[in-house]
Amino acid sequence: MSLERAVRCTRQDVARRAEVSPAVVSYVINGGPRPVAAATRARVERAIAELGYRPNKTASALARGRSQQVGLVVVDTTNPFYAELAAAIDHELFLRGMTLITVSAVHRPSDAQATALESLAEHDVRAAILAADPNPADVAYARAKGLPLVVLNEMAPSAGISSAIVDYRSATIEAVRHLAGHGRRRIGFVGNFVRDLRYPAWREALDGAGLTPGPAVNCAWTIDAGFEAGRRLAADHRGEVDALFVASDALAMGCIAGLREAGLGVPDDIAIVSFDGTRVAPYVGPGLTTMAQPIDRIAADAVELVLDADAEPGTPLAYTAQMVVRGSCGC
Amino acid sequence: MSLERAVRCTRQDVARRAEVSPAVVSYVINGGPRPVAAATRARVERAIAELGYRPNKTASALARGRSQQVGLVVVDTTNPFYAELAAAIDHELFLRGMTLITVSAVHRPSDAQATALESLAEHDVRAAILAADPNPADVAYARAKGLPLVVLNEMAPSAGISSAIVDYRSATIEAVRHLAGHGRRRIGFVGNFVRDLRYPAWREALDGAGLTPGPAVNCAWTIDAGFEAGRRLAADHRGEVDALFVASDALAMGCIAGLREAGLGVPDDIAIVSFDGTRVAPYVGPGLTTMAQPIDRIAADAVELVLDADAEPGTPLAYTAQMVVRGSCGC
DNA sequence: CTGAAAGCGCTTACAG
DNA sequence: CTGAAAGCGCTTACAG
Repeated sequence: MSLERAVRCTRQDVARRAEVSPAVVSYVINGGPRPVAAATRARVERAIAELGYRPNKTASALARGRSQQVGLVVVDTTNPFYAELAAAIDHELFLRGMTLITVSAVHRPSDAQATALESLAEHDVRAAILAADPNPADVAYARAKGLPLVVLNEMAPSAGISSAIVDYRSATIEAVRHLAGHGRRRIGFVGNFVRDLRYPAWREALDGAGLTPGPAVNCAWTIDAGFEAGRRLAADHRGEVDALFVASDALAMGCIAGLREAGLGVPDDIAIVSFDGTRVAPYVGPGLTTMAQPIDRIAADAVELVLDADAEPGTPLAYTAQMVVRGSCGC
Repeated sequence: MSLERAVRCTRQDVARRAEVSPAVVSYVINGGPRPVAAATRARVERAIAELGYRPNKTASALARGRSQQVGLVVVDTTNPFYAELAAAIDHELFLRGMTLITVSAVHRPSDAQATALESLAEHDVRAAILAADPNPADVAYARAKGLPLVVLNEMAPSAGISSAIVDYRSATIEAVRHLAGHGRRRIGFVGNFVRDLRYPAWREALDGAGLTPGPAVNCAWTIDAGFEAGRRLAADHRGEVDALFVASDALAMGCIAGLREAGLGVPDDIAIVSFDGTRVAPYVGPGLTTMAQPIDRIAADAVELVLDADAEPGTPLAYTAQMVVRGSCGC
């Protein structure tokens, strides 16, 4: 448990044992930039194995000017969607020998001096993925520093920034139509009104179906907020709503509990289609019918995009959500 | 988006602007190890502010021999308990100006060459927290390298390793007694039989209450496994079980869904007390009655312990779980 | 194909 | 109180 500098096995040790220069050890490890004779390489590899040598990433990062780490900025790792997204990104990076360093956007606002990206930049991250409302300062910072950045599931803040996003509009329309197809006529909305295409899309779908909008609740993205929304709907709009489009699985989880507390059942009294397709969805209420995001594909593409040196930020990558039908919609 | 070495503002730039040597800049930033005259300090601070200078953590880590990062090894960040624990640890570290780097224990086994801790050590992490079954190789490695390590909620693998753990035994006994107090007589178990004190404690509590053990299902720690357990209990033991002690909130979430699919209601047919006290517990089924772990305190203590240079691994820190009563127990 | 050497941006004894 | 200099463990042009 001592904090003295640990005795570590360095490249020097390997070099000595293999009777080569330290440079050659690097050449072998990195497969370049200079060629190495097969016999020499074998000696080096043996020395590495015998010593259990593992190159120090800090030193490597300093020499290279960038690390093997990719930064991820998330709003709330506790939300199942973000937890699964982060896990998927972590796995993609792992496959490439890189590691993920996650910073929560939550306790950042209080830290006036450091935006999330700046704090990642201090670590020489090679790239950053933003799964949170893009702070303009962050975006400007990334551009100024030449830090590859991709924004996930948020409106692309400005030209010149890569982004990947699910087609919220068409997914929402499909969800609302599905509820209407079940004969529901008072279809409400639970989610966030601000800068989220799902809210206008919900209205658009109702217009298209010739239905008057049911009650809508504007709320934060937490389970607790969903619960409050459910309770409020039951209290203020009982009888005026027979279905809900709920903008996330987490919200739906809270909402169903809030409705139930008020004596309203899902799907009988109120049918629900939610959004995300997380792994908890099958176990929420009667099973959530949900518009599933292709989380693994988004993660893979984001990693690929952000690691590709030549990627020029172009049109946002677009994904289609897939409806997964379970009990909550009344099917 | 270019990958050229970004032009960055270094300590040199600050030194030039403040007309001091680079060393003095370090003295100011680190508050030592040499004193700096007030006037000089002021000049340096102004230069730092004007340039927006932020010290490079990679270089600092290399020079110091350790970084400002603490590593966390977790089984499954997707499990709400671990997600909340990781978030709490992250927050504690943030308060100390440090960052968290999480590695998943899940995709490690396939990587024969690198245990989770070794991969963290490559990053010069200052310390590591293990919220996963401690791999003996990892533990030996930490000891050999002098890497401060604390193991959370697992049996302390051996002397010389710090650990913090909830008192599983007494919490389980309290949970089982609570169910018995509701008149339940066939109290089953869902969880893991191996190396988990909750399983023997469940039996012990039943013995103490003069009850025959109900059916027990040995399963993994996932929601899916909980679902399967619920389904199996309903299929194989219907009528032989009127209550369950379920070893985690996530398991309970799956289990309740599995029981419901088979037509069994909670708490009427089967009362449940689970474990963890996560933020989803209020919204699972009729609300989970759960033995809540003091997640924030565990996180704070773990961080403190692992960062304290003088901490000698002693008796494991012990915590008491607190029963939070909701609907699932039939109260 | 191999190696001596400069450099990445810091920390910190050591000498003034 | 301040600074010149060595060193952390790597990468990589450059010269052989």
